[in-house]
Amino acid sequence: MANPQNQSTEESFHITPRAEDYSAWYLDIIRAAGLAEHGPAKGTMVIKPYGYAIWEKVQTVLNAKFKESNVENAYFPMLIPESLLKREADHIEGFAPEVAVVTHAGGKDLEERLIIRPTSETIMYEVFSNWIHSYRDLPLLINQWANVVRWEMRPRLFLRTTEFLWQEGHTVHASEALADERARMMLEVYRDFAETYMAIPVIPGQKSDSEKFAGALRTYTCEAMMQDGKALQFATSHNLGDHFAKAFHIQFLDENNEQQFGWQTSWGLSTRSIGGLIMTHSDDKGLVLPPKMASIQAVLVPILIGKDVDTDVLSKMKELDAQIRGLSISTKIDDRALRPGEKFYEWERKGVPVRVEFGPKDLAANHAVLVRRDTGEKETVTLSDVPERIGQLLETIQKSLYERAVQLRTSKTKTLDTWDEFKQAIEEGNFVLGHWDGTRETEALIKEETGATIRCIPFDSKDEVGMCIKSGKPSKRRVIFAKAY
RNA sequence: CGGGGCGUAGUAUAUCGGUAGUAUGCGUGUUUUGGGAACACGAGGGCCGAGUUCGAUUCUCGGCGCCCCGACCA
Repeated sequence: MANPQNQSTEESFHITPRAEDYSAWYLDIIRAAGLAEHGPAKGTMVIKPYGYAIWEKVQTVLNAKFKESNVENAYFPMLIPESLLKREADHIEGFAPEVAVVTHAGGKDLEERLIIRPTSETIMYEVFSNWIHSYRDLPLLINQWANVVRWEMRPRLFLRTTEFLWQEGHTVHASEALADERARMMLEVYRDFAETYMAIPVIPGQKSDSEKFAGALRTYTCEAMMQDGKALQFATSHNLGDHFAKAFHIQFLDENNEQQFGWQTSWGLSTRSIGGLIMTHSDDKGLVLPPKMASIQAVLVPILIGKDVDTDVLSKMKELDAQIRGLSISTKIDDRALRPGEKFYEWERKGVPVRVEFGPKDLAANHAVLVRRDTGEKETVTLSDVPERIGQLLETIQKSLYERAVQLRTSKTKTLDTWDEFKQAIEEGNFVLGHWDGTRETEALIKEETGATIRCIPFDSKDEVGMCIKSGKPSKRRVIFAKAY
């Protein structure tokens, strides 16, 4: 029998139950599925092949969406001269505490220190200023896939590591209205990606001033709820106004031959989204992947008995596999010399949406057994119907995971008007729709007393006269409060 | 950076001031295989430094490292 205390290897069978210790549960899922582990340097993360396959899916989907909206990929250097980072006052103030600096290289101290990018606004905009001369050069729409380094105190795999992977898009426009339109457009790309592909429902909205990006005019965000009721910022899109354009002299001649500053946006989605994926769908048996994010959508497990019939089972299974692949479903045949039960548990830990079991009995009866990862439901299906049925199941699972997440969020979202109820609801892990007087001071006070922050001012929040849940002052609409990752 | 905890095999743990044991994982072989197989054999261990002691993995001190809770954060 397995030792239930052996929790730390991919081979381990024991996952801490969610309800018992959410944080330990989350890390167990990552280890058990073989997604990632800590690197040798403190706070770093090694993304293992199975985890990286999820990131590759993210890249594929987002690249297609970027292309649709005329965004091109490029790459800028990782090392930023310190002077560049200091150009925009709010920006440096926001990032100074968490940047890593190269002071020594080539055997001597550097004349100018180099910052390892915490984000690329400064270095990209320095270059953009040379690229842009005329309104005809606009809009400039650039994305890069990169690693960035932010020296965070408390690392957690995927959610917060000193180095992480992301895409960061940066655009320049001829007017503030056009920039704002682009920032909103890219937020919509993220919303659709979250909900359609990752099956994570999100609330799009605007950040309060104290939560917005360092140097931004406005920050838009997609906020998701995890199974413990805490919020995760899934992706953000910033309207940078002309703050950086002024600092980096991004100017162009307009139709009237007059110099104008550019209006900019930046927007990003990081490997943190994979943390969100894990926390949204997984259960006490392991990872649960939505079919659209699964690198293996169906795993075929042959039941082998060490006799001649094995050859027939395997060859029939290969036939079946080819038919399934014919429907653009990604598969894997697991014909390792392990007992079937061990394989079943392993693919459950890895979150593969559908499992196909096929052995001598099925061969004789001309059927196969299909098992759903999300519900555990088994069904026996005639061989010729299997590929199509898997396709249906994948669609059903994708939809069902999303709906389940929406239901959880609905049940853990409270519309409240009294401070006592508010405190209790936050403590119990809920989103609270409450009135806010719009001041930084009240926001800080609420955070101090409850740990909750304003996650966003939802775009669909209706105008509604009310009183601030904390200060009692007038408020025009409700905002979302929650504790956050 | 504040508060707490812990350093024994890949992992998880036990014992003991005097050959460091167990489980699991790993390797080889045989028998197995429809929900975590069994047996046999094998490889593998005390974070670093100083002190106390005849003798330290154990006791003391220092260092280093890790984990948890806060603040920070995509």
